[in-house]
Amino acid sequence: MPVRSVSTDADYLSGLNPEQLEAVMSTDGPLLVLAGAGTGKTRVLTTRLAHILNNRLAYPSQILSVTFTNKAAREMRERVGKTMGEEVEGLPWLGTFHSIAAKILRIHSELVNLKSSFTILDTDDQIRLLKQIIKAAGIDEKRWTARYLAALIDGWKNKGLTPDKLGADDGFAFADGKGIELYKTYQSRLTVLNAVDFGDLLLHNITIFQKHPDVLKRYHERFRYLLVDEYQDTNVAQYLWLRLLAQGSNNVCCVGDDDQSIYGWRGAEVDNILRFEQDFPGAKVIRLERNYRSTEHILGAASGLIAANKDRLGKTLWTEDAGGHKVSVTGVWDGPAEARIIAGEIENWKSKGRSYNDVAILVRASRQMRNFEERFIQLGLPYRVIGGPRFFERAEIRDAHAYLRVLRSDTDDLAFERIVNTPKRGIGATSISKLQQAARSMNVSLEHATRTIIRTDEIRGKARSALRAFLLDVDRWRREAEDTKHTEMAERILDESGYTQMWRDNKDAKSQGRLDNLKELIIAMGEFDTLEAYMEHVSLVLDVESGPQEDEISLMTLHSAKGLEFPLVFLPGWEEGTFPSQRSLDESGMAGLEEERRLAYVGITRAREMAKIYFAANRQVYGSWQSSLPSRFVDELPIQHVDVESEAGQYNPSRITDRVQEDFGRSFARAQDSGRTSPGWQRFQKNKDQRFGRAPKDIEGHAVRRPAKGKVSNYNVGERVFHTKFGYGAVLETDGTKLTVDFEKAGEKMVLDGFVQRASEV
DNA sequence: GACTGAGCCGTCGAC
DNA sequence: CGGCTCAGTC
Repeated sequence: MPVRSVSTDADYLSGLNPEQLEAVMSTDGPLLVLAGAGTGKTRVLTTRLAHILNNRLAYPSQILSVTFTNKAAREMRERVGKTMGEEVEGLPWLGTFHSIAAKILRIHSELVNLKSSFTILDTDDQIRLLKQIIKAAGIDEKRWTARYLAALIDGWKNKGLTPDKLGADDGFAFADGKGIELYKTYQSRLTVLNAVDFGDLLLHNITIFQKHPDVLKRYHERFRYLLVDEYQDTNVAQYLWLRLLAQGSNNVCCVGDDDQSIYGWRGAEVDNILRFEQDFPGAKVIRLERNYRSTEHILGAASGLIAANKDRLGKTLWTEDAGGHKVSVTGVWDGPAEARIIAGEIENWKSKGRSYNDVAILVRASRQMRNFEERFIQLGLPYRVIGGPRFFERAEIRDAHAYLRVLRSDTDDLAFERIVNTPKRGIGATSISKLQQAARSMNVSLEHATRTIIRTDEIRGKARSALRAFLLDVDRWRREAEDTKHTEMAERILDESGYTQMWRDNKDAKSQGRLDNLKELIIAMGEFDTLEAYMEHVSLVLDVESGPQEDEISLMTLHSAKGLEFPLVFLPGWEEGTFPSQRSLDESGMAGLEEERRLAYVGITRAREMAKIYFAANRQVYGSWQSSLPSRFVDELPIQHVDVESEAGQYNPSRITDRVQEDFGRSFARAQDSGRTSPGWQRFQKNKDQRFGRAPKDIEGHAVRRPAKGKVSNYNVGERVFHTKFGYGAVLETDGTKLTVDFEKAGEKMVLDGFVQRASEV
């Protein structure tokens, strides 16, 4: 291998701080880089890669670098290219855990009885398959749902457990002991379908490595350096996979932050990072603690909060950016008031010449977004929602893919079943279950069984002729596909199958969007030369680029905010039950609470200049109003970094809002001892029983709307009012705090009473 | 086989 | 509240 005259003064190394430099230069042996929020983690990772390449310590093909998301992999690829001056010839083993595992599995698939063309099933396929298995086993599908079994199986796979490794007890988690049997059945169905689920990608790799040392040896020889990003998010299977591969060179570098581990619910084990030094003997640990992102107050508030966690390695972030704004905490009356106040803050920010792109609102649960969206639409503020259902998970895209899968393979039962009656062709559940029964007894695929069965009288009438016509279409498409471009073929199939027509006929507001998505799909396909190439990537690698950058407020969950930063960050909904989420606490107890706290830490540390926290005294949960208490996390913020703002007067003159703030202020002043004894915590303990039950019912069983304040408008029908955006108008109707107003210029609009004034008082 | 309404239940969501 | 599933009806 190459010469080892390692340069320490190359351009790309300049500007690194001592710890970063050490992390880049420590190429030999196991290394854990504990990179706090905003400490230049990505820079270290990419510089380290560039350093290894630049000094010819390894060829690009000898470096394994794994990330969790495609986005992270893409960014790393780009940034290494930039650091190296664009001359890096691809890094073939840079990718997500899953895409690299898939690549390895395609090479050795025969060792686990798969063909290298295996299909990767997503969660939806997985659940549909499990539903069939549960039904076939004669288990009550309502008591034992496919969803629950899928979660169990995923959990086992995340822990690296194949069915034979499970203890007898494990099976009792499902249908009185049938869990393991069902898991086995599921795995053998997958083999028959020549398919794997996401968990299998890693698990099959592990099996192959463990049973075939010769194969593992090949990878040991290949990978001289291993790099892992976001190590705190790895699950046991990923850890095992990594450890097997690292046994070769032992040059494994993991970068992560135990304080930002927020994916426990999908199998991440913080323990992996906490245990690194034991797992990789002789490991070096480097802490990156100098923060380049946030001001002193933001860091102070975040650090103070996270200090309440026990299970952590411990870091002390510092910055040279002294002073700045304190983190603000504001009590508001309810969700709509929170949205109103935050929207006002944003307008104010914008009016000072700053941009909407600088602003993010980070919520715990996506349902909290609604108040904000309503308010933004009302005010005409531009915003984008980040996250949410992803392009390739949408029903119309999955349907289109199912057509393509059928085109490609006559044994893809799940795809066949999905589209055989979509759009409706008159083939109902009865016919489909007949086909399944036939397929099982003949031991052939659904499509084959269908071809046989339509020649019998098992299925008659409309269903039979529809099936026959459908198969003729499929045959024709397959013939045409041989000499037709794949994008054109896709368009033709969607058209001739009646699929696009189905959405055109649909009057739902979303159907136009679905048609647009189908057009985007064709464009995405066009980026690949063949259907095969496209399908290969579709389940793992493809994600849609966000559209052109406009000046918009970002609205997202705390989870999707990890890794991002914004000058101004709003953190609404800091209330017990909402955040920390009651469900996390119920399901995972203290570990759940600590993960919630890390989520809070992630939230605050997204802010560069200002972080603004809000809690509401009343919140509508599943339709009924509940009163709520400030989150214990509010009490845990160190007071010297916090401002309790008294903004009420500026917005919606409400004595109650003032009172909420006073009350909060008092609690806050006394709250600097441990979280468990703080007034907020105690009030919560005292009241939680009544708070988390369902809304009380009156005698007739109607939910009692607990009017938190007399939520009745102060305005009367006919009264003349003024609105800052819409001008003057007359009240047509009142509904609680909502007013329907006929504005003289803007026409009829629904507005909140807090946003209008009496015309006589203007 | 397809449509309609009652009942249920609810985080976060990469690959 | 609202989206989804399932049972009952045409």
